[in-house]
Amino acid sequence: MADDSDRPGLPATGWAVLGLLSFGRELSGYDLKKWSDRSLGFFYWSPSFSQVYGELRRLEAAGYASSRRVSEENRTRDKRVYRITDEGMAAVKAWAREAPVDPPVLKHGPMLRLWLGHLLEPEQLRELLAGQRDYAEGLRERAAADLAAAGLAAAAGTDGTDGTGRVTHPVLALRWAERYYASERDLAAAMLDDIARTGDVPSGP
Amino acid sequence: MADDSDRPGLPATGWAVLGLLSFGRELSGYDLKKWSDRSLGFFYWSPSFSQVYGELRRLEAAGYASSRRVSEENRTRDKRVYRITDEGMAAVKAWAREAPVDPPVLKHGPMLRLWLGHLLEPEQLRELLAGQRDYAEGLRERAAADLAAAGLAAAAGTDGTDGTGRVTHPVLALRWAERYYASERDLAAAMLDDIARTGDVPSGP
DNA sequence: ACTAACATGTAAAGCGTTACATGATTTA
DNA sequence: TAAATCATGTAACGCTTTACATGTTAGT
Repeated sequence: MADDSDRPGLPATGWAVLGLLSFGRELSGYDLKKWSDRSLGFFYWSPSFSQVYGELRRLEAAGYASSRRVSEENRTRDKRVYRITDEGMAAVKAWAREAPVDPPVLKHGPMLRLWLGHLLEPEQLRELLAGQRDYAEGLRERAAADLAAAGLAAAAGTDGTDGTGRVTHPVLALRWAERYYASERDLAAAMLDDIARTGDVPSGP
Repeated sequence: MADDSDRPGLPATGWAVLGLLSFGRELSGYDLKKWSDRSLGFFYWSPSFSQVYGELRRLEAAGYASSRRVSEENRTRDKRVYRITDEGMAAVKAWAREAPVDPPVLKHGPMLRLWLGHLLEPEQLRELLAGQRDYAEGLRERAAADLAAAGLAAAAGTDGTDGTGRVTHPVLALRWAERYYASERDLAAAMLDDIARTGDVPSGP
């Protein structure tokens, strides 16, 4: 078994980008960012474009990815596409198996406002919760649509499964996301009920 | 109505610390950090000690808080305690009412690993999800315990309500937290069921 | 022809953590 | 009296975003 103690470490974002590449596709920074928004974005924050480009440069420097310039037909300008290397594959596999899993981190803006509800008018509180409920439902629908698309692709043998009818991990993650955002929606609705039923919460601390 | 456009802005953490002070208590940085861990920590990440101290200095410079050194009895060394100013109260109130609510941000380490499940052994996946389930249940229990404590305090007229039997916003937030972590626990359990029922998910991408 | 979106970056600023330093106080 | 915890910071580092720059392609 190869020693991996001398492999350069990466920030969490670096592993996430390398993880995107670990599915084997050759992609540009721009495409990686867009894919990240639609996949990682459901349960992990999605890095900015500039950070994706930066991480890709770092991955290449570390030998975890290789890049080449491609000139597509009927396009004058080149784009740079990245592919994971064997070394990168070994590194991300070692990371996934051995690095400690950091616990979920939540920065819930709407809940911060609710916690400071004594600074708001009751009506603003209701708007806040209704907004959060609708926001969560919107994300749930997006996850559900992606899940349905993966199901159709599976039936067509195109994507989303490995061709044996079994489901891939990204599809499992989409399932989780649909349930998670359904729960977020219900939690907001429950709080709306709470403040409606118990009457107004006192406005002073 | 006073113009507030010339009030200095703050990072989200600054508003969170000022929000803690907006409940009116005079507190030290150390106590604020501990309180933050037990309240904001459930739905917002809790800043480090050094950042709390830094934010307090900034709040004082902005005129949003004032501090004084207190020498407690049977202690030789002083501690510095902070209290919100009228200007700080006006600022945090204006922020809570007018600043856009930033959407929840999630960095879910366990889900990132699950999404990269093709890099793991099935047994590791199960351990991961079982760990996440237990972690969520632990937080749920803490929220439930704090909620029960607030209920007892309410019965004794000590804390958690405004003395009229109505519930305060921090207590509402605790209720939300208990439900949230119950849901997190159930979501992890559901994923465990999913991978058990559908058989092993393919290990290749 | 113009505008919006695509695509790829660089540079600066600041947020936030980690590690470290220091000394007091409590507990074993 | 030794260790652990309380308490308050400072300094360095690096992650991450924002703003900017630049050119391309597609739609109207």
